[in-house]
Amino acid sequence: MKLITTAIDYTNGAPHIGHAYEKVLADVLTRYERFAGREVYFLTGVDQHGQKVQQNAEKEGVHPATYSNRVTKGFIKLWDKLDVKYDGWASTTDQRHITCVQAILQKLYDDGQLYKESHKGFYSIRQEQFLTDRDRNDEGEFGPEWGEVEEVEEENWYFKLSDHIEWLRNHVETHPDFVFPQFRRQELLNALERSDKGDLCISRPKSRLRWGIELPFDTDFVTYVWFDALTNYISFAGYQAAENADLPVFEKLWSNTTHIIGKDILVPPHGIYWPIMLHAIGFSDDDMPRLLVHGWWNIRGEKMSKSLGNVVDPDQLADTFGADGLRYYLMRDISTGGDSDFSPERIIMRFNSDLANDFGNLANRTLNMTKRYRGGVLNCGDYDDELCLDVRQVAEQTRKDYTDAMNGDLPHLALEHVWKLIVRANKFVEQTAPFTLAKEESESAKLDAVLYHLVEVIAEVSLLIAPVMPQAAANLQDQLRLTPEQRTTLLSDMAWGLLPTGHETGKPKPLFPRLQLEEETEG
RNA sequence: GGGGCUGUAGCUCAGCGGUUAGAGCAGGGGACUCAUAAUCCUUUGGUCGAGUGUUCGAUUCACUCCAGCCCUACCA
Repeated sequence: MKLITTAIDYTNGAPHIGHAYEKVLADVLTRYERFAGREVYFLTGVDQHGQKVQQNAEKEGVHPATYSNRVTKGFIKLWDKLDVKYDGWASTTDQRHITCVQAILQKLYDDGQLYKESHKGFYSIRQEQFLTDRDRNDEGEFGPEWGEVEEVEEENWYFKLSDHIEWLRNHVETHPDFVFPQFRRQELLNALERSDKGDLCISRPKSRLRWGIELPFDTDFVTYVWFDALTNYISFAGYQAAENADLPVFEKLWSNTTHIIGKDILVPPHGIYWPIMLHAIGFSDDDMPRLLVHGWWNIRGEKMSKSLGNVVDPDQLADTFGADGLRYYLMRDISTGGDSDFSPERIIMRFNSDLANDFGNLANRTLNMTKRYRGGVLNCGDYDDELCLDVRQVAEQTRKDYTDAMNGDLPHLALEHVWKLIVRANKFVEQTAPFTLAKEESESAKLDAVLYHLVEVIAEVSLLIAPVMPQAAANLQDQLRLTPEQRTTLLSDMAWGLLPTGHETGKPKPLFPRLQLEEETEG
């Protein structure tokens, strides 16, 4: 069984398109695994702890739990709207998670991997970190980007990260698949190469941060971010869970795990801290997860940020383009691992050109002609010719190319291949002109064959696109009147001839009504 | 400072030591009419960031530079 996870989102603000991209990617890969006939478990969720949550809550005069629960609802609502269907939901305030985190901390404490030390320095509340002198600007001061900075001296608990660095270096070097894409692995290796990092501070005194998980061996402290957040990947996968915990069986899930994360949290958290944490509590090299690192969506060439005021709201996009329209765009217009540029013009172009014109129209004209000339009834018949043969060959090649691309976590490439088949089918209509054949009684057998090929193609396409566009796929399958068995055909079982002679198709209805270009907004 | 990435048609991007550098979208022309004014055909358009070198030959290799970006660090 495969486990696919996403980063858990920090509940200090509304989700933006970057959050949406990551979850849709995970959802698409999960749906693909099922389509490929493999068992998979999809875990996502939220990180509800932390200082910023506590602060935002204080500003509003509410309990941190109240605040983060409200923000959490926004995330859940969006995933629902975008058809992101997860099997497990991680929430760091969940008691089962807290129990697991504390058990791990206790074990490390018992093993002597944690120690307490005093540290004095300047602390940025906004960034939740101690600052060093190199964080000072040219005037020797801490700039406004750090927010309020205060000098503090406090004791904290540290994890002996340095004991495991050598092991990690070796692991990354000997496991080329540990990080995808390869250039990110290089970055991690570079970071490890000259890394003589100190140990990892894993606590905050309760006097400063109450909103967190208490250290079981020193109750004046809560654990700070890493052990709290990263541990979700195993706590909600059932690691050392109680029998009645209603969690998956860990041993079944963990053997083949992919963490989908953004490039901003590869080094150091997921590339360094997390594998070392797992190693420290006894995970073998074979039980190390794989990291799939995705890039960012820039906005018209600029980084998306609240201060620039260019944050794109996925909820609004879903209103305009539908969940499937947005999912298609997010999967089609970025190559896994890279960055891409978001623009309204671009998504409209993709929607109208690819979805409405190429695909939607092909489905519509095919079903319409089938209905009009044959009452919707298919007949495979005996007729065959070069053009029909070519369409069948392209369909077969498409299945292969699609499979290769998806197995490589490259949905944008898989979609590109599917569209080659769609374009081929549209061309097939022009080449065979079924509307002309329909006028000649003598061409009846050829017309049957042409219509059959077209309907078969869109039926196959409906299966291939389902991981990316589940609603559109189901919608088309309704129009095609596919049986439940046909709809659940596995990728490996797909072959020409999904539809038998006598199959009757339904009424055509546009899948993706064209969007009118918005009027230029005059300044 | 170290490491890496990117720079190819108006836009988004492929590509590759070698005949006339490609795709999609946009623009021009045409065909067709089953269809969501869709589809199909055709066409305009690029000194492949700049320069030097290696080579019979470079967009493709090396080096330098310019521009943009990413990771990471230090002098202190």
